[in-house]
Amino acid sequence: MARTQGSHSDITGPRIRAAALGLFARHGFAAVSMRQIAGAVGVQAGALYNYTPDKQTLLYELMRGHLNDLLAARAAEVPGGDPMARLENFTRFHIRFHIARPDEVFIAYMELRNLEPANFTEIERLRRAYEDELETILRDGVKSGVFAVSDPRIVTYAVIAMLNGVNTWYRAGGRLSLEEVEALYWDMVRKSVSA
Amino acid sequence: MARTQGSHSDITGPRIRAAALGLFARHGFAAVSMRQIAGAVGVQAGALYNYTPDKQTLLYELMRGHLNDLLAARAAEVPGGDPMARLENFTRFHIRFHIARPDEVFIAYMELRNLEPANFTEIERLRRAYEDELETILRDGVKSGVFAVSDPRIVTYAVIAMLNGVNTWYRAGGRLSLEEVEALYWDMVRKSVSA
DNA sequence: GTTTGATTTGAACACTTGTTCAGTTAAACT
DNA sequence: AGTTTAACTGAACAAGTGTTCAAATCAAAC
Repeated sequence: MARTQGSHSDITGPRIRAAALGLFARHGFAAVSMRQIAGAVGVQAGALYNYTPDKQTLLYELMRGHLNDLLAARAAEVPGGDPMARLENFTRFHIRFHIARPDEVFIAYMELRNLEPANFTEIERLRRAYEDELETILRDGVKSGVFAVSDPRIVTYAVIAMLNGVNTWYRAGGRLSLEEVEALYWDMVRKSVSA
Repeated sequence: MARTQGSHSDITGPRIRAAALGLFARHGFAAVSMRQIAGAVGVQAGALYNYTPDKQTLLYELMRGHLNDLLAARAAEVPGGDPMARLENFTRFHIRFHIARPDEVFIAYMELRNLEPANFTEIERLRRAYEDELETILRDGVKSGVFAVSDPRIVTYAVIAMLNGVNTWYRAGGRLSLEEVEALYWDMVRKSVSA
């Protein structure tokens, strides 16, 4: 067995994923060719197939990786306290996490239609698991009377849609700091669900 | 001059736009070929070029048409009254208009990156004009003290993102009626910007 | 210094892409 | 009936598509 340490594959693999991520986010999955990805890495198109069975799987793995990162990071937060504190924690976590990964977030929402059915189902399952965290917080808050939310599922969609919107305008080094953005959105979220 | 009345072009033109709209929304601009569009209409690919100079313009005209419809429909509302009434009018109008045109809305947001720079600029100009209507309402409400909004521009983005989210889950004939959806979102919007 | 096998090349495969255009068709006019 | 011309066909074009694979390359292990 040769070439197990310092092998190029340790470097080429991540570089391929990084190049694919950037290109998919900028031009869209269908508009990017395997040769473009290879060109960005500095390799011939054929070499990509040492790292992915096909183009579709390359996309799927990027999306799955992102959602697994999201769920893992969320699980590491273990927020306790009353529903209001948990909602604030969720809101700030969501903004912080998503602002730091604009390309991944963009792809995970825009390229769903390019997944084959089996892959689509799995990605939706992961996203649903994340949404359920927020829905649970809202339901707990309704139970304890601190939230006035007529339809927790729909409000979950509405809150997440609002928070995701931050990625359409936020640019690092812009007018607002991350803390100001968090505070601004938390103010809106808090008021919109409060009794 | 022959064939001016009952000409096929009166029928084929709209059918091409309708087919392209549906296919672009379902599979994405880059993933749809001119031959697929032609097949859906029942003509050969060459015939499409009697109605559009190229594929890019076909997309651009769909987006421009949608945003012009949006601005025209909005202008026809002429809402008077205090900022709170105008905000409710805007919210309900936005939901009603967007729920009725899921394909157009989807394309107008998802396919921006497939526009060449000149076309992109024009589409952004139209969208900006629409967003400005909401921003003006918010600023007026802040002035009169009925709204507590620290950053009207960002809150405009947040509200529109939340409202657009309705298209990701709403299906005609579903659990909630249009009136219930309008009421639910209006409740959230009102609370989120209120003083 | 040689062997070994992971890694990459480069050409090839069959097929699809957007677009053009000479030629055909048929409806509307005189 | 004959003419005009908008509308469409069908083939062609050059370029690009995802994917495969024998052959070449090259760094680590011996």
